[in-house]
Amino acid sequence: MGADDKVYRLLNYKNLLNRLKSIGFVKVFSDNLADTLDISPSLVRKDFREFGIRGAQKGGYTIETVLFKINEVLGIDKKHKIIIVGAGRIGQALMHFPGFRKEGIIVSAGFDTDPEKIDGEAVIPIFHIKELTDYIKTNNIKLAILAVPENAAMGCLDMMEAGGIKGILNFTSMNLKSLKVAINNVNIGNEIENLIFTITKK
Amino acid sequence: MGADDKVYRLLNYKNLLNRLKSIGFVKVFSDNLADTLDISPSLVRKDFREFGIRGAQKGGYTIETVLFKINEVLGIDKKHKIIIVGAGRIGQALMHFPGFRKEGIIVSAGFDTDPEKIDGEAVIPIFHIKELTDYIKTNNIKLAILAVPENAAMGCLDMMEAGGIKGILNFTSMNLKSLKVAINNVNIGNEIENLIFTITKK
DNA sequence: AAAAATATGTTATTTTAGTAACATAATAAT
DNA sequence: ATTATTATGTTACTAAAATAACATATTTTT
Repeated sequence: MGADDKVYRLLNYKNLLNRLKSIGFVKVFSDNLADTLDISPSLVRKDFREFGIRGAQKGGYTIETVLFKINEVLGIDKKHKIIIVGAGRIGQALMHFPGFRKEGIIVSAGFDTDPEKIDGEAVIPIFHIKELTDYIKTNNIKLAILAVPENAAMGCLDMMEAGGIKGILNFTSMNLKSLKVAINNVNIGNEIENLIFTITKK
Repeated sequence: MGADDKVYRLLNYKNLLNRLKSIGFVKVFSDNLADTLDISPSLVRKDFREFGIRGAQKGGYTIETVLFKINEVLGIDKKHKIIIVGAGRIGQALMHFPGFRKEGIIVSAGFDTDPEKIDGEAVIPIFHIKELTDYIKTNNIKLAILAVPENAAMGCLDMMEAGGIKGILNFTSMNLKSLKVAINNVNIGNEIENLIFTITKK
């Protein structure tokens, strides 16, 4: 979790600054961000310096400037297409996830094996999984969310790799690894168990 | 993420060992676990020692013993009730999350403001949010999943605190903090953006 | 205009997490 | 039986991440 941690921290800055901006703030101090995010002010300043964000010796940082720079660093200023593999409950919920639109993320299609769910004419079309590899190739898809049953996870990974996908957000409880594809695992069961540990042991 | 990291690592051991067990493995070496989880063998041994798990000088570790100990440490050997606040797409998906049953996690109720969704007679009953605080108190609920729209998150947190909840898994994009309650944030938008960063910059 | 105050930019220090190394004990081979 | 092998248990080391400290620049106050 080394370099990744810094990215998550940048995203935290971004979310917080957007919130501050929306309530009328224009400038912000490293202390403000540090308090809210439970880190030290020097870490905030260090992060900002690393990404070329400069403030005024007394007046703090201009929110607009920081946001612009963070978006530049993160590369979130453009649109990104994503597909969702598995149109079960979680897959379908993610198809309509409200957070995606504001981030410029467009769900371009879903995939499933169940004939009942397949509908190529829907607003977000759902195709059969056997078309997965081809779809990725012809539409030049880089990102996927994987939300299939655990035992189907590896097979889907193979198909996606064959199509040349670049990143997968894996909601399966199967801890996937790949040399070709960047995979982020979101293990809901683990999150709950971690929470149980926290409330019982600490 | 200090002490938490170790817990996640324990959960990884657990998941992997369960998988190995299911295919007939009886013993395992620190090297096996290390390779699969991308850590060093000495870290595996260090973790195990810390939790009082001992192996045989040559024969490695007995999977059954390790699993027993890990479950003991994590406290996952008993049943845990959980409520789900917000019966939108994500909330409803999580109500039927297949991973919960095998972990001994029981979804005891859902909560929403939409009268259409309220149904106290369903297998997993859904009540109005105004009953949230009382329900937590009378049923002695310790855990909740929060899956409401962003602007409702803080209000729900207040109600849950008032009821005396101990841990919240927060699927809202609102980064919540509390002195009374342990909160784990699962920010799907951040996970996607992290992935975009990874595939574009690295 | 000078002094005081304050928040940044940067360096030094501390802390923590993970790896490497090795001695020990148990097993297997000769 | 004796030697070689091998994987653990533990200590020493390394790397890196976060904090603390401080000098500098800017602003505000008197």
